[in-house]
Amino acid sequence: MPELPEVETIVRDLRKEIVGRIFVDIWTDTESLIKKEDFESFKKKIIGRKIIDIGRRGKNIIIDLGSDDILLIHQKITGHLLLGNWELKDNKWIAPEGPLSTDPMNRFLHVVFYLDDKRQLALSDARKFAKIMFLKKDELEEEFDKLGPEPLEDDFTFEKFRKMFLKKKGKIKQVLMDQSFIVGIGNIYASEILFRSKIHPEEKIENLKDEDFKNIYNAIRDILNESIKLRGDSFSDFRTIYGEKGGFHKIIKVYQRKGMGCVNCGEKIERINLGGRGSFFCPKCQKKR
DNA sequence: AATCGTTCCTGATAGC
DNA sequence: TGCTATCAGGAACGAT
Repeated sequence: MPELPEVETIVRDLRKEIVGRIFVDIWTDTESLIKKEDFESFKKKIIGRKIIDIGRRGKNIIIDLGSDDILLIHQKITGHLLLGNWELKDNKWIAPEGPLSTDPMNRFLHVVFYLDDKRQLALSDARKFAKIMFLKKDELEEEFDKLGPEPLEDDFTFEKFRKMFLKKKGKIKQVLMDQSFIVGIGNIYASEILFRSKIHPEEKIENLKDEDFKNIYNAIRDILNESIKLRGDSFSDFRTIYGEKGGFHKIIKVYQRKGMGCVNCGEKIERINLGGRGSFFCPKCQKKR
């Protein structure tokens, strides 16, 4: 489940590894992962193009091909972008060396970009929810107009954040995960942010005070930054482009800890379903108002 | 207009 | 043992 810290980790690694490389071929067994146009047309637009830069907006990965052309990738839930050196044998992708050689994700490679240095950039995606598309820069900007601010940017100040809440209703966890409100926070970090802020995930925005907004604001920035330092999550099946796990599990407090003791008070962590999402919290530390 | 519910998809897991 | 049913989950889209 790549969220902001995971996508940021992937983008930083990719930028280091593949800027300047040229796409020489593309393989797929699932053409539906390519959006907006058919695979053949997409392939023609990508092959021969050089990677000029790689960036991120929310959980979207932006591969800049120059001349206002963009390759956009969103990994959604089970998508993984992996960099390796596979061989296709009997319809199976085999990674000969490194952490990827034993990775079960090799079974789910559905789109493989061949680079001009003999390596491949692959999308593994068990549930096939990911999306890949070719866009012109103005189309990209149109897509991104719908998105909320980047929580780690310098211009994302507390005052701005507080004002955003004043015109918002609903349950806090769902608001935090709403990408048009703020980008980058998904199911894992929403639970962790609310635990640190000592706020129940079902708390209504209307019941929150400035002090709560401040706690949430600090928790968002601190937790996302801490996770980037640890190279992302490890509790879900996330891995870096090298097939390694991140280290966020070292500081995780509530996510997937149902029935276990709260690290603050020992109370059993509970799990509730909120808008179809599993939400974890401590009933004692995060009391409803 | 904003919020809520449904849908996409398939591997993992539980239950018989 | 092996089958079937259930669940997870980001975000686009339709419904209210």
